[in-house]
Amino acid sequence: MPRTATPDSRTASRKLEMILRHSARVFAEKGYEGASIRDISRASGVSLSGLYYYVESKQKLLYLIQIHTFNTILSQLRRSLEGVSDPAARLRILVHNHLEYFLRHPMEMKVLAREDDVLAGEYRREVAEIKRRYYGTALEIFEELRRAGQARQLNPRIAVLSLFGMMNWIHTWHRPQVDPQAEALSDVMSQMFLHGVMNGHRVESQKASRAARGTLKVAARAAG
Amino acid sequence: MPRTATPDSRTASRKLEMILRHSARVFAEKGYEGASIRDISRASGVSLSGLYYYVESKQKLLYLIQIHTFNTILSQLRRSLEGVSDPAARLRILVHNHLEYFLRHPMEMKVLAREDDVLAGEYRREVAEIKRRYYGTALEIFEELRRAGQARQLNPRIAVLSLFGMMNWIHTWHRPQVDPQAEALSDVMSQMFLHGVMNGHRVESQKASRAARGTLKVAARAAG
DNA sequence: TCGTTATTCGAACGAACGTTCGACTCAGGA
DNA sequence: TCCTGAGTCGAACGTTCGTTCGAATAACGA
Repeated sequence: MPRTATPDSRTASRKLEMILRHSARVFAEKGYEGASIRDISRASGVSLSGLYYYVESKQKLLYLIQIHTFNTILSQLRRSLEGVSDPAARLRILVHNHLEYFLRHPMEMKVLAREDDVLAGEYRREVAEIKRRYYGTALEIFEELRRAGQARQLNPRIAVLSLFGMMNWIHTWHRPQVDPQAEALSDVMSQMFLHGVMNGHRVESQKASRAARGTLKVAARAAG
Repeated sequence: MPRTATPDSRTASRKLEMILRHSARVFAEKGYEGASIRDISRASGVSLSGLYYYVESKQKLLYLIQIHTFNTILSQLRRSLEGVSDPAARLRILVHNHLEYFLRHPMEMKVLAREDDVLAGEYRREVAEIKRRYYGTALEIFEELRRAGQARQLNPRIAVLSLFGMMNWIHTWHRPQVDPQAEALSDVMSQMFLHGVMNGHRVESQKASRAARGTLKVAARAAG
């Protein structure tokens, strides 16, 4: 029995982490299917067969990246939510937590957002389960907002998934040198979600605008 | 010189359209890289080599799907916007047009949203160009909102890209049998974008909530 | 020093990939 | 009747894929 707690297991898991980092980058750049194990071998400096000493398959590589990312983001969120009870503040914490992690680990998040339905079997089930827990946390916060009488009677599922849409779409456009960082970005998105982009002026009602659309269609049909 | 305008070209382009439909479905299900020409051959009922009579490469298949989808959605939008001047109404039309097309052609839209950076060279440039025009139209509408004194001083780029995020993320969660259709969905999203989810109550300010977050982090550090 | 275990890799496996080629069918004009 | 050109396809091309295997090396307690 070794005195120190397996000195090798530390360096071994360090190397695994290194492999996962490079894998995430390659998956982000070329997509899961578009990336080959040979690409990952080249990027990480580990030989083709050497990779299989640490990870048993390409699927498991993706699984490990996804599970680790979700676990980290979810446990960080729970820690940040402790002791905060105001629903709006909790919502802002969720957005900030998500975007902060997003911009700090853009490769992992891109892989999370893009390779959603690649995994199969048990891997797929496990990732789906933790994702469901994350979604559930957001849903609870929205319901708290509602219970506090602050949210409109919107379909909660749509509201929450739209918020995730705003946040996750970032990977398609955010350029670190040009666009705001996590702090400013989460302020804007929280504000958009809570208050919208209007500044309080009254605007034409939905019904009137839909009527206009209908009229237009009739006119178009008549003209065509 | 044939009397009728090339009677065969009609049936030939019909078959090409059929191939594109099946290709979009296969690409949506397995991803561009994950889908093989053999998958498309099987799905469309056209032999492997027969496909190359109509389309010269797999990349061109993706290019044709993307260009056609963008062209259709953009020209429909311009037609729907004609004669409407109220900025909020124009915004709602954009959202409605996008979601209506989205839910009517979910496969094509999924391919558009997912396979964003697969194309290369001239194909890539052409798709990027028309996408930029579509984005520009949305940006103009937002600026009109602002000029009309109705929009907050938000970063327009972030506001508009967040809106696209809300809309495009739909392909990851929408189930036609369970979730609202385009009409209700675009009402909710337009409303969320314009007014947010709050119903007018005042809530804790951003600054206060950020201070709370900071305090929490200090407390966590002290405890850990 | 030896034996054992952890680590690494070159070489190869069979399968699947995108694409090409030549041959075939068949309808329509000369 | 023959010829042409559009349409179709089976078979094969060379390449790359994920994965395996056995040998080589390094590390270290006995």
